[in-house]
Amino acid sequence: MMFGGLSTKLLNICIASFCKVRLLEKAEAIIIDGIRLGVIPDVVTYNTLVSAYSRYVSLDSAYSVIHRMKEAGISPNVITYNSLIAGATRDCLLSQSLDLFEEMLQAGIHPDVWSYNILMNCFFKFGKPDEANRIFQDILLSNLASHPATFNIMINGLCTNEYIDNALMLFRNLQRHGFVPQLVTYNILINRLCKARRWRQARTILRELGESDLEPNAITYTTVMKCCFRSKQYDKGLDIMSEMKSKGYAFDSFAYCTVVAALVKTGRIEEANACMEQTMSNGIELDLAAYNTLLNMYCRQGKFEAAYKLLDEIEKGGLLCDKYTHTIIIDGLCKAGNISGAQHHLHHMKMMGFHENLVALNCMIDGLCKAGDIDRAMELYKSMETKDSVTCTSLVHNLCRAGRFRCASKLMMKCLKDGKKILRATKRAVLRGLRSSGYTDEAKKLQWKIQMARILR
DNA sequence: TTAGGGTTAG
Repeated sequence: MMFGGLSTKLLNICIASFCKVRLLEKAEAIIIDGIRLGVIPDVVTYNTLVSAYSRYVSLDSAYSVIHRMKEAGISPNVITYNSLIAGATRDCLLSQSLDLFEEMLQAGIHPDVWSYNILMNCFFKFGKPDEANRIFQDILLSNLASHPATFNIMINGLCTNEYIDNALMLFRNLQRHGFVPQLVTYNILINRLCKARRWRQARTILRELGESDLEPNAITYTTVMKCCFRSKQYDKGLDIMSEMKSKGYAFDSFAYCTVVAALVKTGRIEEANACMEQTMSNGIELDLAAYNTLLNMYCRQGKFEAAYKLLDEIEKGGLLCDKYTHTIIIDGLCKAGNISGAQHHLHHMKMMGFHENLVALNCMIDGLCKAGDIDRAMELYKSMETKDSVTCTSLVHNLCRAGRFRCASKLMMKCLKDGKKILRATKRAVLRGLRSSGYTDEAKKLQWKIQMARILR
C-alpha cells in the first residue's frame, strides 16, 4: 500500500533500521504514524519487532507483539517461530525452544533450514551433541539446501562440547567435498583452538586464512590478540593491536576490553587507564563486560570508592550486575586485604540469588592465606562442594609460603590423586621446602608419587 | 531469522 510516498516496504526498512540500533520505541512510533497515514504493517513488520524484542528485551515482550500481530489478522510464519525459538535458546529455555518447534509443526508451518539450524544450535548449547548431530544428519538427508551457517554451527557446537578433533575432521571433510570456509568458520576454529591451548593447530588455521582470498576482520584480530595474551605473549598481543589500528579496523568494545584486561593483569595500570580513556573518548558505549573490565581496573588500584560508585552507575543505567561483577569486587577486596569486606560481599552475592561461585571462593581462599589466616582457608576448602586445580594450587602454594611443607605435601598428593593439576612451580616449592627443612626421605617419596601420577594420568 | 571476538581466581 502506498500513501504520500510511504509504502509498507519503506516502513519495514525504517523499522529494521531502528530495531538494529535497539530504538524499539521509535520503531513502534513509526508504525503508529504509518497507520495514521494509511500504511498497513505486514508480516515482515511484525517479524522484525518479534526478533528485536526477543533479542534485546524479553521473550514475553516478543509474545505480546505476536498477540498484536494476530489481532491485526496476520498469522505468524516460519520466520516468526524461528525468532522465538532462537530467543528461547538465548534465554537458556530448552523445553520452551522444543515446545515452540512442536507448536510450529502443529500449526502446519514447515520448518526451513534456519529452523533446523537454530534447533541444532539449541541442542549444542544445552550440551546435547548427539541430538544436534541427528538434526545435522536430517538436514543433509533432506531436500533442504544446507547453508554455510549449518556447517559453522556444527563446527562451533562440536568445539564447545569438547569434540574439537571431530570439528577439525568435519572441517577437513567438508573442504574435500568443496566447502569453501567463510571468515566466520576460520574465526570459530582459531578461537576454539586457542581456548583449548592448541596453539600449533590454531596457527595452521590462521595461516590457511592468510592463504585464502578472505581478509581477516576485527573479530579475527581480537581473537588472535586474546590468544597472545592467554599464552602470556603480551608484547606480541599489543603489536597485533597496533597492526589492527594501522589497518583502520574500528576498535570496538571487545577489542578495548581484551587489551585493558591484559594490561591490568600485567600491572600496566597507567597504560590500561589511557586505553580506557581512549575507549570513552571514542564514544564507545560500555556494556556490562566493559563495565566489569573498568571495575577490575579500579579494584586493582584499590579505588573502591570509585568501584562502588560505578556499581551504582551500572544499575542506574538499567544493567544487571552479573557473577563477573561480584567476583571482581570480592577478588579486589581480598587482594587489598579486606577479608571481612570480601566475606560481606560474598554473602550479599548469595542473597542476590547467585549460586556458589567457585572463582569467588578461590579468591577467598587465596585472600585468607595472604592475610595470614591459613586455618580459615583450610576450613573453607573442606566446606567447598566443588574444587578445581586453582583451589588446590593456591592452597598448597600458600602452605609452602607459610613453611607448612608437610601439610602442603599431603594436600598436594590428595589433589593429584583426585585428578587436579598442580602448577610445576608449586610442585617444586613443596619439594624444595621438604628438603630444606630436613624431610629428605619424604621429598624422595613425594617425587616418586608425582612421577607415578604423571605416568598414570 | 542462524553461527564467531571482550570481563573474575592460583
